[in-house]
Amino acid sequence: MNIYDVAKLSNVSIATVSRVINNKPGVSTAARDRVLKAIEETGFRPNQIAKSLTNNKTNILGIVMPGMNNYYSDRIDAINKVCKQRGYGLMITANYKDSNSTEEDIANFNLLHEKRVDGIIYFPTNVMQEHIDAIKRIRKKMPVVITDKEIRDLRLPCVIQDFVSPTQEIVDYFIQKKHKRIAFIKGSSYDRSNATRHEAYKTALTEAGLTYDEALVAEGAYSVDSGYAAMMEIILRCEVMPTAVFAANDHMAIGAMKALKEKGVRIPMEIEVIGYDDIEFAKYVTPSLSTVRVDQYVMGKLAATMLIDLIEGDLKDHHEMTMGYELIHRESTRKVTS
Amino acid sequence: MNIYDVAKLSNVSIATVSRVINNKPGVSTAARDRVLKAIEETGFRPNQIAKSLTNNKTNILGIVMPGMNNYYSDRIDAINKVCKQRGYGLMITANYKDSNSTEEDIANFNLLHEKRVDGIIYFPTNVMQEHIDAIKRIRKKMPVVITDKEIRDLRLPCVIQDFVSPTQEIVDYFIQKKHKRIAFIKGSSYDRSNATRHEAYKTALTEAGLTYDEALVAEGAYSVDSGYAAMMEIILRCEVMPTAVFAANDHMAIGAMKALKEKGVRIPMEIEVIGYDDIEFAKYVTPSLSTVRVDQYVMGKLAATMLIDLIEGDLKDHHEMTMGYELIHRESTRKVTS
DNA sequence: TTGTACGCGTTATCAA
DNA sequence: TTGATAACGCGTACAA
Repeated sequence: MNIYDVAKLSNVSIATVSRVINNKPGVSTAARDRVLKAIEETGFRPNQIAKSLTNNKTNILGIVMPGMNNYYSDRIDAINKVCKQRGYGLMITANYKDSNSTEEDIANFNLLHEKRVDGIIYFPTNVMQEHIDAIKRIRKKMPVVITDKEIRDLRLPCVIQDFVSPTQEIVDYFIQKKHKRIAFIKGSSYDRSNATRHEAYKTALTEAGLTYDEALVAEGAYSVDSGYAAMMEIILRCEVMPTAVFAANDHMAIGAMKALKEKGVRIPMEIEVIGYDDIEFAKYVTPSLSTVRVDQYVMGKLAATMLIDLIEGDLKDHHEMTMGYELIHRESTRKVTS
Repeated sequence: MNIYDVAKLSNVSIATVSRVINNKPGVSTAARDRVLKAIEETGFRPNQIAKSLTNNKTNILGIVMPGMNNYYSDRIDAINKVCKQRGYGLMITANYKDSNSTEEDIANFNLLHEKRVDGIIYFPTNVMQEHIDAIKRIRKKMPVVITDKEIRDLRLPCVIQDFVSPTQEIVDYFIQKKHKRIAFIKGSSYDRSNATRHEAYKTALTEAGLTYDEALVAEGAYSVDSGYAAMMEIILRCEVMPTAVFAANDHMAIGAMKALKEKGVRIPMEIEVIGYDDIEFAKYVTPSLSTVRVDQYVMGKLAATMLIDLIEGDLKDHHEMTMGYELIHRESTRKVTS
């Protein structure tokens, strides 16, 4: 069923059918009615593939991400909604063997290029030179917007998170509460945002006159269990227990709290705990978890909007946005409200 | 940059370039090398839009779902992975105003039809006559696979959940533990799977000689807060407290536990609680939550595999699969291990 | 107001 | 082993 069939059925030419489909003027009411009737009867739907070929526009946005999981679902939801509102479809690509495989990421960029999407949103984790080369190639063809963190040497339009300020604010908060031994459970080392937070943690300590102690730092893998293990590691390693912990995500913070509970350490009386992300369950665990909230929905919305604006030429210049954040105090800290 | 440019650069015809791109025989080594070199140098990527137009195949799967959230992320992840492995792209469509809007669902079906995806996976919630009509129309063009629950009158290939057996098993478990007052927190009434579970609950009670008491049933909206409210409703309504609760999802079960804790009711000593879904945090709440696990990842994998098999003609007949389930006992029940 | 014919970038058929 | 050409379904000048 194509435009020719509809034309035949309604005794007009394909040009007229095209005009009706696209609501263009210059069609008599009689002809328009006949065409609409034929479309209705046959269930004809214009072939966007053919349309894309002539227009050189697909009205599809692409996403390159490491893998679909709870952390990203709000962001995807937002992107999806913006797409729908503005008449775009959404193609998602994620890795299937190793969420951190450079090779698969490149294949995903290539796939989206071949599908001739109008633009790409990239969620980077561990950025290698190959990524940079691929993006340099593809951005000649279409706009690429990046989220979370920028890539140096590559001035991409982006919606990034500020990983330094929240870390600073947390450490400063702990210091102001007279804590001397502040532990840090960091995330996987291949993810640059962890190096950033690690640095910020060091700097904040040093600036406050405290010495950085490696015994107070352990690496987890973002899971509850790895947070539990990291906390245990720190506990066993230290002769003097830490009195504050900052974990790079809520999962690990929750795992750490479990370890602390098992060791009989009371939260927040003997140790204060702060996580990161404000996942849904942060407020339902016991004690409820203090954490840093960066609105993933807003980030997705901004990124998608920026990309579509870029595509449609509404946005000429280079744009960088930095997401705000909120330090949320719940029961795992004992904030003194002044 | 298209096949003509590459042909010109390598002094061959477009037919030869096409043969090289598609690894077809009948090309001299010399010609092949020249073409590959030109492709390398120019960064040429074949235009899949044009390819789709001639082949009448896009190699894209479509998903129609109410909205992206944590509940669906594992399923999407699995579908995505199967797509990648088998050389398909994935287009996701979800609603943007109201996750339960029939109108938006129909628009999504139409969008995917226009994009000429090769097949669709549909996650139904509240199925209306309009959905049925739309599916009837679209399945003439491409295979449609449905998940979660079947639609009567529409023998679609599907990967469904068995909502009756787990409900029965749970009620039977409670009855075997001599519970007389078994509460049920059901989900939103527009979702048919709740009616199914409600019926199964009634039946199981009746068959065991217990009378169905409406005071023990409340409706929530799948959120923790709504579960809390529903539990409170039941508590306030009942002169004799229930001694067992079954909630239609883990969020509501966790909310219910919070309400019970506040009222000083001890879990599981004074009341046993069972949820549904086995969300990530079921095992981390206190007490850890007993629940029913239906593997969303497997469901996604099966649905995607079924759809691609259907598309590629590997699967001729009508297929229905029913997902298995597992009743997981944790601390919110006191199972007697025999 | 209507229709014809070309172009979009591929694949496939057929001839050379 | 090659290449010329029709077809895929649409939009759009341009002509009528």
